[in-house]
Amino acid sequence: MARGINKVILVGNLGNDPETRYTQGGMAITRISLATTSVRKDKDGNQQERTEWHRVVFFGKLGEIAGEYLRKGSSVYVEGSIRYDKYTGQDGQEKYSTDIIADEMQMLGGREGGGGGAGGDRPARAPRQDYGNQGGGQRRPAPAPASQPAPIDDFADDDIPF
Amino acid sequence: MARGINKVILVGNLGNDPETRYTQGGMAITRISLATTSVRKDKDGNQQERTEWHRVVFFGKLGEIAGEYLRKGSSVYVEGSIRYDKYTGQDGQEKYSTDIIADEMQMLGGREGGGGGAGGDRPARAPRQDYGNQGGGQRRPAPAPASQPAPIDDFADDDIPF
Amino acid sequence: MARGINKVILVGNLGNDPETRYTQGGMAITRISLATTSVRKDKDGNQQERTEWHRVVFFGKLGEIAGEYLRKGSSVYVEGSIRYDKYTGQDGQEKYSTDIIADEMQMLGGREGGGGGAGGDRPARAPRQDYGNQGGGQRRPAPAPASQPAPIDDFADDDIPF
Amino acid sequence: MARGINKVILVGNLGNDPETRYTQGGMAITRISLATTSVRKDKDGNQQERTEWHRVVFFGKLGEIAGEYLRKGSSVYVEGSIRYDKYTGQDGQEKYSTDIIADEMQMLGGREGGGGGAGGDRPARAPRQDYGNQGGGQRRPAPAPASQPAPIDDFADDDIPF
DNA sequence: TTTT
DNA sequence: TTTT
Repeated sequence: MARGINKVILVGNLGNDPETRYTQGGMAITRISLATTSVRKDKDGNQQERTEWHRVVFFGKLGEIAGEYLRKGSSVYVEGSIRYDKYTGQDGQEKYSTDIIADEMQMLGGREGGGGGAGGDRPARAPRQDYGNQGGGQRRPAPAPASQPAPIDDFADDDIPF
Repeated sequence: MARGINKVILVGNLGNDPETRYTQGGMAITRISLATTSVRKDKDGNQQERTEWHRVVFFGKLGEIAGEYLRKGSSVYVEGSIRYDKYTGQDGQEKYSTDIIADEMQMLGGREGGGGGAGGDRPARAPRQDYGNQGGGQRRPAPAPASQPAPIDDFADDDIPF
Repeated sequence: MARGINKVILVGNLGNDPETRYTQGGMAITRISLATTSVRKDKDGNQQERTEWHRVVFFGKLGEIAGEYLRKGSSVYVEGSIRYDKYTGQDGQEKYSTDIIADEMQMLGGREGGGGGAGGDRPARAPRQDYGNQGGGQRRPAPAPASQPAPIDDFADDDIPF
Repeated sequence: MARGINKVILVGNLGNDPETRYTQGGMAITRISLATTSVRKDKDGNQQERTEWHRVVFFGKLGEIAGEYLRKGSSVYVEGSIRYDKYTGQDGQEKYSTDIIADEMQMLGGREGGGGGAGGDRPARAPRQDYGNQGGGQRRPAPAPASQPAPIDDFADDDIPF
């Protein structure tokens, strides 16, 4: 049973174009690097800036949309959860990584694609180039990486008895 | 297309048992009244409490779960969005209501049901009694809110020009 | 003692210019009307849009900043809490209102002021007209937006190529 | 200027008692390990659980409160931001760490201290044992576990004893 | 690496 | 009333 809440809300800008891969099953996995910058006063009263670079991962349909519409510089709202991983590097050392697993995304504009018709090496809405080894198109829609059910299906379906 | 984010996160306690209704289509709709209490210092430096009573609505499967497991006094985490409605009351007057439409819920323990097996007039896990799919539409007024404002420093310091 | 969490996160656009008032003590109180639009499919499978108009209130220094930099059409991130009020209208009727009391705000760009030098009845960076007794403050505005939806899909379905 | 939003909301349980240190300036720094568990169905339709262990850090007054009132097993709501750090380990290797910097905290009850006066190896409200090099008595006993805003005042003020 |  |  789910115990606890693990929720992240980010608004930031992409440091690079997204990278999309596909699983053998055809599911898109898109990664972005998202910057958020905060300020605080240090002990001398000077404004200090600090930027965090979040590794955000989008799966499935969200991964396709993220890969297709986000670009370096894009401003985006992301909601998701934190996932910590531990793995053994090629040097035999234990490594740790932290990812934000997105389950909601909304573009906010900003640098919006870096090439609205002019100069872009890739049209903003072109299907994403993909590097994957996917066998085909069986991208079936399915459950979510994290989170809870969300009804509201037949919301307006009848009269509502209140 | 979705434009914007409308997100609410509440942790609070139920003021009463949930009320569950069903649409003619059989969808559960459960309502609870959820209290959150905040404190701030007033201008005289005294601690001032203020309780907000949120009307939270759960639809579908979440409505069934909420109706089944929540009870007066239960502590619960709710995530959802705000919905404002306007309707004409039986007195012909225009009325406004605000509801929190839940899309995630998690019980947190606490008063947990008001009767751990003993003495409750209804076992904590019994299927909820339901009032059926009747057509009546009488919107009740929300539970009475308390008093006192919320935010920044000298808020209550003078008259408020609105 | 504080009991519970009452948190709201909004990203939306202003339907009108902000309105700023000042208390006799000189505290700014700024109100905005903020739209968030969501979509869902109705039972016939059609996309249904619904816009909520949030009344957001900023106090103190945040009220000054909001009043100075936000304009009709501005895109903004707001974090705060919900406050329900009950009052007696001039018609003697009991009325209810719901406000979002902001405690954090960040401009996201967008229509950014409705008058970039051209045609605005008030320059975007002019100190706000104020009805109260005190002066303004100098602060700079911020960045720009659009939008996109956000579904969800499969997860661990196969090997993950990262 | 701040650009972006970096917000984390956690509800979980402590895996161990908190650890509190003090800077030379006397600022409390408390660390906890907080578990959140989520479930999802894997591709075979089985319920899969996964627990994330968050390293949460509280500074200043919040650090004192957290150190004083939280215990192994405590259930707690935490709001804060993600901070990624990179450092060189004693083995000369570059290491990465991720912390949640808390700026709001609220106890939720649950295991609440593991010993209401009886049997605990340390009374729940005893002043925390501290390992630090702080100068003395400015550790005032904090008020009740209220949700409070964030200090982070003299955040960088000295060496940080972790 | 973004952004302002 | 905003926005796309």
